[in-house]
Amino acid sequence: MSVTEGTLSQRIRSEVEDLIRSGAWAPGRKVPSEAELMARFGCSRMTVNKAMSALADEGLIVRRRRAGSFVARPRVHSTVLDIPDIQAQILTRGEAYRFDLLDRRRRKARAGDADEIALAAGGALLALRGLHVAGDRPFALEDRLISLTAVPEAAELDFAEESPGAWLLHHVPWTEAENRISAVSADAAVADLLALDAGAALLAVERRTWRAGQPVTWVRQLFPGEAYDLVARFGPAR
Amino acid sequence: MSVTEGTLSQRIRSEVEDLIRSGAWAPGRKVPSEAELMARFGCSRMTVNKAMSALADEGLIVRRRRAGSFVARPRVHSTVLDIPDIQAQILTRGEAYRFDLLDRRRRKARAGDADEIALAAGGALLALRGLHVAGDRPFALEDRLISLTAVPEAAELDFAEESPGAWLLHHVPWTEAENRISAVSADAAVADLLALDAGAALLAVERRTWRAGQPVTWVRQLFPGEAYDLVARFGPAR
DNA sequence: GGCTTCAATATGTATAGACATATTCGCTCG
DNA sequence: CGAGCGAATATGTCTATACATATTGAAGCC
Repeated sequence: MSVTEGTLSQRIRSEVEDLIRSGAWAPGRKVPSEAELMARFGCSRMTVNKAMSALADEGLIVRRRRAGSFVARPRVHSTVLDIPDIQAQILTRGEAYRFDLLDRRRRKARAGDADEIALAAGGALLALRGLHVAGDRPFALEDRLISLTAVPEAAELDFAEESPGAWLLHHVPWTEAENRISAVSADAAVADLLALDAGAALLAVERRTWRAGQPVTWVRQLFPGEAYDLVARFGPAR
Repeated sequence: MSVTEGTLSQRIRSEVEDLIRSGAWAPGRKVPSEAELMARFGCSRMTVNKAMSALADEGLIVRRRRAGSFVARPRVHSTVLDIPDIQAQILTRGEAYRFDLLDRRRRKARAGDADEIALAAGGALLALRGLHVAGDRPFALEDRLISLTAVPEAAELDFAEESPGAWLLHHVPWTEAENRISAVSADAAVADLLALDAGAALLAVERRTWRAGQPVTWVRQLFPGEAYDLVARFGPAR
């Protein structure tokens, strides 16, 4: 993954970071103590401390005195853009949540589509379509592709209980993501599924995610425009 | 602003950070050297260094060997959500940019509106409406309120040359912001201004910003849905 | 058994000193 | 006057050491 270069403390940091982001060190796992790391890298504790403090600031590890350092459990909120877990969001509003799987098929990447080819990485894709339902009103229509190369376990699941988004969030943490947000008009088929009039304004969120550089999933979610706000907050973290 | 508490290096850091965020230290200004700060706070260089390195990591200051540390010029891109400077974005696409001011008035906060009252902070507001134009096509419709308490200089400007957004970006850097993104249908008046059919899907971005806790501006921008994408990327910064 | 107490442990912060490195300033020489 | 060179300066990183502090785990006591 990373090239081992730069200062010593940067090397220590990126070595540990790679192990976490790749999933080799799962959330909750104990990270070697500063004493162990200073032995491993042959340096002083302050150098190790600088690396580990940086990882803690980033939220990748949690440090507890006497207990040690541990790989953090990923926060459900992405740090900035409040979109990841539709289910959790609906539940905190006190509404019942349901995910209706409309379609599920296993297929190869389409020949013309560079994104799909990159996502499949030589293997197969899982293509899903489903509806997030809040109470008894449709909340979002979701089309998703999952790389079975990156996440072979997904092949066994039927996503009747847990939505694919929630499942991925819990099983493939520490992903990088790119979001693309736009507004579109509902065509007849989509309007029907979301119980709207044709032509209604929809918020479209398209997201691609990677894990340690490898594509994991692509998803496009369509929300009724007036029913949903994305909120992003910037500024002093503390 | 901040309460002076916590560790010494945190205190140094937050003291400098406040001076920058409040605007007391303008972009480009020299920050005291480590030697000066260690004299001022009566501590060792490593302690000062830790504070200043953190500010540099955050992007608030730029450090150059031998030259010293300087308050950074704010990056045009917000770290994560790519919306701030419409003008710059249009220009990089090679199109001509123009801002047409449609309306400009100075008024008090409306009695019923808590947001407006907070924004005015006892003083007056500047209410603006304008159109961002790319080439000769309308690109976005903008409604904006500026607090003349927070930014009294704005009272003198007519925003014929520079859009209010660009002006604020250059004169009131280091703001915190909250974005709210949704999709709406164009009503007749808006559709007319944006040269669209009534009912077309629009992307609505509503943003409030603060400077050191004080409200600065509120803005609502409406983009033709199919003409614009917001892109946000998360993940390893490096 | 359940409670308190105490020592071991891992991290948190700070210090003083050392050497490295980039950059700037000023001096000298052509 | 300009180019080149060396000294001064501010930051960058690392070390070894010290003491503080939270927390755990075990020993001891009722």
